[in-house]
Amino acid sequence: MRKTFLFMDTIVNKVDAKGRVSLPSDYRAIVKELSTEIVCYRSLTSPCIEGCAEELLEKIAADMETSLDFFSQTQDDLTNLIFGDARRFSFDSTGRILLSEKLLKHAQITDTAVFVGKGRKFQIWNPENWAKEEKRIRQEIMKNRPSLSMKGGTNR
Amino acid sequence: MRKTFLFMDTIVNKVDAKGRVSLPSDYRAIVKELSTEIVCYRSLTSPCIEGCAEELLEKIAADMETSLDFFSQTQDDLTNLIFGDARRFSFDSTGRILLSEKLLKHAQITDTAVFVGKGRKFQIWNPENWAKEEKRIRQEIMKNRPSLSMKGGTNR
DNA sequence: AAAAATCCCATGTTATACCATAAGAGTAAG
DNA sequence: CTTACTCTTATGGTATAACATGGGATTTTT
Repeated sequence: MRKTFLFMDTIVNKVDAKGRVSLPSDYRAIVKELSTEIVCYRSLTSPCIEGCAEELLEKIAADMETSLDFFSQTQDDLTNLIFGDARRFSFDSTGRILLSEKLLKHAQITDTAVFVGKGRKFQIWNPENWAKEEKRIRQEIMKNRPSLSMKGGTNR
Repeated sequence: MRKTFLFMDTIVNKVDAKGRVSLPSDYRAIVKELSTEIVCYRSLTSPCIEGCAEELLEKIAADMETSLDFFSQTQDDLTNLIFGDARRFSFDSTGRILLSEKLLKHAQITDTAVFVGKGRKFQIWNPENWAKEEKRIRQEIMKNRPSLSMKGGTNR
């Protein structure tokens, strides 16, 4: 029935002493709908955790297979890094995943996690870091607004 | 059968204490017709809520996926901004959606909401703000088309 | 055996589905 | 042209289901 699967919204959830966090229910719905799994890895560019449906990584792998020439060496390396770091995180009957020490440390998350939707992907941030990052992005986007409105042209 | 999907007209509805508003029936018809969902987010440029069919965001996500710019910084920022703020708002059997505190605050809406159609998108305004905005827009148009205003003025 | 991971139950909170009434818009009959 | 009726829509209130989260029990790993 649902044809779309977009990770959206910004949701704040508690992380308990064991490292458990509720995956936002919308995200869980996507996983169920696609009968896939959530995959997480350390972001290559930011102090946050990045996640997506396992499906997406398969798509990327397939793309690399068929169009190696179009990927630069750098992108190839980056992709390797992600695959090397990524792991499945399945949620229990109450909808929680258990984040690993490695990921929590990289994102500096202790007791609160902020889930930020990115369409096909999502990110998990420490609240303070996300507040700063959001501010930075808004300033950055406003600076480059002309090009943004150009991109809005895809709306038609 | 022709599938039209243009958000039009200006409709004023009450917002109750819980933040519930009736989605204009025309809008609901569009959602049903396209079997999609309504997605809302804070306008980047105005103190109002902006909404569209989820389909539209899906298109944007698809564009980004195929752009090969999987690791571009700008794209990263954009997806955070768009999808991080957007959320699905499905309506109940009586046609109401529950607007979030974040959105209501951004648009300064308390007890009344004005829905303004914009084609593929629509906006939700606080009544006073919308009155000002509409006035501003009309003045702007008259400024840029003096000949039009002369014609209308003398003849009627 | 100790530690870690997974599962299961309990609770407060919140969102959503449902019911009921009121208000209009439109239609048909008088 | 007016009145009565029907149907859709808007809105208030309430009940129910879903969710996040704490705590503990059970299983698996090492």
